[in-house]
Amino acid sequence: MTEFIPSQLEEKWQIAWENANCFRAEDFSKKPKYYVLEMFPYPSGRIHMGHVRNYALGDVVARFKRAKGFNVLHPMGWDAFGLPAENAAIERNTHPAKWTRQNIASMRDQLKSMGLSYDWLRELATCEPDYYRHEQLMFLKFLEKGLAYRKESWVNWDPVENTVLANEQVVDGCGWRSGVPVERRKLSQWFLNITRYGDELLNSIKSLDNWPERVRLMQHNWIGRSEGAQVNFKLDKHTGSFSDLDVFTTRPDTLFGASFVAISAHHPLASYLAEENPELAKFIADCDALGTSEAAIEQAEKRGFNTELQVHHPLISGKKLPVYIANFVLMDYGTGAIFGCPAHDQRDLDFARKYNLTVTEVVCPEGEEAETFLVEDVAYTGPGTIINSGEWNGLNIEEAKNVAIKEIEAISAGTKKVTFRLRDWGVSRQRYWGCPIPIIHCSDCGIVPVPEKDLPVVLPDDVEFGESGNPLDTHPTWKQVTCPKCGADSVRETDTFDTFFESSWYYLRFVDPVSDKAFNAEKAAYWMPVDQYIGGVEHAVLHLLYSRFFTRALSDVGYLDLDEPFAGLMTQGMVCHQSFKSSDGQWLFPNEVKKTNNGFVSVGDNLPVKAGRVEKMSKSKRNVVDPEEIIKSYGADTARLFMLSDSPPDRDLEWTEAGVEGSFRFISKIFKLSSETPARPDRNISSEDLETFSKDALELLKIAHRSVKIINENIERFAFNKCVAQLHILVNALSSFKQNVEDADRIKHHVLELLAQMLAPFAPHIAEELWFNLGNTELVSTSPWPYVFEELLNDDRIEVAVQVNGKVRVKLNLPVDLPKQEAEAAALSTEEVKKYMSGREIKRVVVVPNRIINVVG
RNA sequence: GGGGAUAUGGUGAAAUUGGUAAACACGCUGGAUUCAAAAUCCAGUGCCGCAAGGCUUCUCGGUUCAAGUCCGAGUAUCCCCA
Repeated sequence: MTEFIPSQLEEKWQIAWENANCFRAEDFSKKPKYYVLEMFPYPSGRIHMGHVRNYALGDVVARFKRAKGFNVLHPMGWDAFGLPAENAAIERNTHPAKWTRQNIASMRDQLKSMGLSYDWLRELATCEPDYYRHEQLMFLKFLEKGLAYRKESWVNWDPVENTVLANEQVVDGCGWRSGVPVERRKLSQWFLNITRYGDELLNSIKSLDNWPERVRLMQHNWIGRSEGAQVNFKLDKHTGSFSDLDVFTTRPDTLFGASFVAISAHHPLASYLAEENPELAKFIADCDALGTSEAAIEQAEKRGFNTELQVHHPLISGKKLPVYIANFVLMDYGTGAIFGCPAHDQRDLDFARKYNLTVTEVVCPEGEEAETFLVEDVAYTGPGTIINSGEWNGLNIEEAKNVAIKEIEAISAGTKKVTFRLRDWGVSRQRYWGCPIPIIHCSDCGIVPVPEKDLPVVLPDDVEFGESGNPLDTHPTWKQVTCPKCGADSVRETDTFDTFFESSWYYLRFVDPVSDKAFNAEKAAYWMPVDQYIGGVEHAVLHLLYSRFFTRALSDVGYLDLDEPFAGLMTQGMVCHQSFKSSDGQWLFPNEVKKTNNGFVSVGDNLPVKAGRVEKMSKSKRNVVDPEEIIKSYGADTARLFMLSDSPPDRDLEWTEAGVEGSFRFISKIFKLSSETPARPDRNISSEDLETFSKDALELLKIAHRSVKIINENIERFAFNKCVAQLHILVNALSSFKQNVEDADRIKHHVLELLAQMLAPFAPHIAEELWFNLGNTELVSTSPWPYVFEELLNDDRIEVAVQVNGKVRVKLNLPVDLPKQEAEAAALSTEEVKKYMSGREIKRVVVVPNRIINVVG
C-alpha cells in the first residue's frame, strides 16, 4: 500500500476536474436547473473557518444535485469593494486595487485547494469596472423612476479623521480609530426608496417557505409596520413659519391622556428656535453628540428642553400642552414629533416625572377601578377599558383607536396613517474604494446624471491616502468635468455606493457574467431564483432585505420579471473555538497552548494558561485555526468532513483538534479501502442475483442500499451530520464483512462503488480515488446518484418491544405486519410478561404493529 | 424592557407522525500488537448498585395505555430588537 499524502492525492483530482470541465453550468438545458449559491466573501486575503464551513455545505448540495440529474449553477466571486482595502492602503502604502487583487488571487488558490465544484468561468469581482458599470446604469434607471433621490441626512462624523463613520465604526459613541466622541452632521446624500416596497416586502415574507422562521421574523420586525394616526396640534401662537405640529402616534386611543408634545432636536421648528436661543443650540449640539444609532439614543438619559411654546389639544377645548424638544424623538421616524401620554408609555412617564408634567390615566386594566387606578413609576401598557376620555369611556383599546381616528378625521385634525420602522436606504459613502455614483453637479443645471454613453465612471488610480477626507474629493482633477447639459464647468459626485449595493445583485450577474449588459433577461429567467442560498445569519436583515428590494426594483425598471431572488435559504451556525489567556492576560493562539494533567500550559515556557469560553473564532481573541494549515496537513476532505460531521449546519460548531483527528482517521480508512479494492467483476450485481447470496452478504447489501436511501433523504433536509453517521455505519459494516463467502469480491466491489458515490458530495477527492481504483474510467463527480434495490429495504422480521405498564420488559423478534391478535398472544406468553403481571389482572393490551406492545394491568 | 431560539451521557449529538432514549463520533477504561511509543485492531463505557434491581432527556405540574416529543408554570444560556 502506498502512503496516504492528502495534498498530492487531492491536487491530482482537482486537476482532473479542471481538465474535464465537469462543473460547468450550461445556460439552458433539457435537465432541470438548480442554482446553489453561497454568500460571496470579502477578499480579506485568507479564508477562515467560517468560509470553509459555508462552502463545504454548499458543495454538498451542488454535487448531490448534479448527481441527481440537475443542471447545476454553482458560482463564486468576490465582494471586493470596502473599507479594509483603504485601511490597508493607509497602513501599508499599497493601492486598494492592488491589495484587493492580490488578496483575490491568494484566496482563489485557497478555495481551489478545497476542491469545491464551482464553475470558475463565472467568477466575478465587484471592484472591476466591468461589474460596477452596470450598477451605475441601474442607479440612473432608479433615478428616472423616482426610486433614487437625494436628501439631507445625518451621519456620524469623526472630527479627528475628518470622515464619516458607519454605525459599526462607532464604539461607545466614539470613533473606532480616533477614540474621540463622534458628532452628528448633516450631509446631502443619495437614498433608495425601499420604503415604497414596505408592504410588499412584508407581505411576501409569507411566501418564503424555505427560509428559516427566525430570519423571516427578523425581517418582519425590521420592516416594523405600525398602524396609527397622524394628529395635528395647533400652536397657540405663530412662530416663524410654523402654525402647527404634525404628530404620529400608534396610540390615538390615549389622546385624552396627552400631557406634552415633544419634537426631535432636528425638527425644523427646533432649528428655527435655536437660531435665536444659544441655550437651545447647545442642547441640540449635546443631542448630536449621541451619534445616530438607535441603541445609543435609547440608552441615553431622557432629556428635554422646554420651548415655552404651547399647542392646543385638538379634542379638549381650552386645554394646552407644553412643547418640548427631546433627545429621544427621532426625526427619521414618523413626523419627528410625538405627544406624550405618561400613564401608558414608560419613556413618556420617565420624562413627565423629570419635568413635573401631569399624568392622566386613560386606560384602566381589568380588576382595577377607574376612580382609584393610579400609575406610579411603571406605565401601564396592557389592555383595558378607556377612562377619563369623555365619550370614549368604556371602550376597549382597539375600539377607541378606531373612534379616535374617525373623530380627528371628522374635525380635520388628522388622519389614519401607516408608518414603517424601515427607512429609506442611504447609499452614499464618503469613500474612495467603492462604485462612483454617476452624477454631476452643475451650478446652473443642478443635479445631472452622467449620460449612459459616458459610463462607466471609473475610479482614478492615482490617489493619495492622506490623513483626512475622501481621496476622490481631494484628487486634483478627477471631479472636474463639464456639464453634459450646458457645458459649464461642473464637479462630479465624489461619494461612492454603499457596498451592499454590489451584493444586492451579484447573484444576477452570475447567470451571465461576461454580458455587455448587466445580464441577459432570458438567462435570468432560466436560472433565477436561487434555489438554495447559504450563508451566515448575520446577514439575516440587511443584505437579504436589500437583495429582495433590488430584485423588485430591477423588475420595475425592466431588467427582469421576478419578486423574490432566494427561494431557499439556509443560515449556518458559527465556527467556535475555546479561547486561552496567558497568566499576564494576553490572548493565546490554540497552537501556543497544550493540555497537561494540571490543566492548560503555554507551549514555550510551561506557564499556566487560563482557559476561556468556547466562542466564535475571532482574530481579537486569537481563538482561530488557519484552514490553510489544516488543509496542508490533513487535506481538504478531512476539513470538509469535520465541518459536516456531528453538528447540524444551523447550529454552532466547535472546532477541536480531536474531532479533526477523528475525521482524518475516517478518510485514511477509506484510503486503505481504496488501495485494496477487488478487481472489477465480469458482471454487475442485479436484483435477480440477490437470492443466491449468503446471509452475511445480504446483510452488507442491505446496509449499503439503505444507506443510499437514508443519505439521499438527509441531504435533502440538510441533516449532513446524519449522512456522515450513515457513512460510518457502512464503512464499519464493510470492515467486518467476512471475505470467506462466495462472491465476496463481487459484493464488496458493488458496495464500494456505492460508498464512493455517496461519499462524493462530502469528501470528493478520496471518493474519486476509490472510484478510480474500482476500475471506473469516468469521474465519480459526473456519475449519477446510485440506484436502490427496493427489495433490500424491507426486512421480513422486526424487533418489537413489549412493555408492561409502560416499561419495556422484553423484546420479541416478530414477522413484519403480524396480525394484532397474534402479536398480543406472543407477548402474553413470554416469561417476562407473566412475571410482571403476576397477581394483576390484564385491563388492556395496546398493540402498535411493528413497533410496540403495551400490557396494562 | 420586548421578541425569538435552545436545554438529552464526560463531550458533539441521534430519536419522520407521541411508540424500544442515547444511533454515529469524540473522549475514557481494559486488552492485543510493539524493545517502547504512535498508528492500528478487539472489548467495554448514561447514572446508582457487588448483585437483583432501580433511576434517567433543565425543574415542577398536567394530558395519555405510552411523553425527549403535546399542554401549563418556572429556571438557565444564547441570539435579535431596544
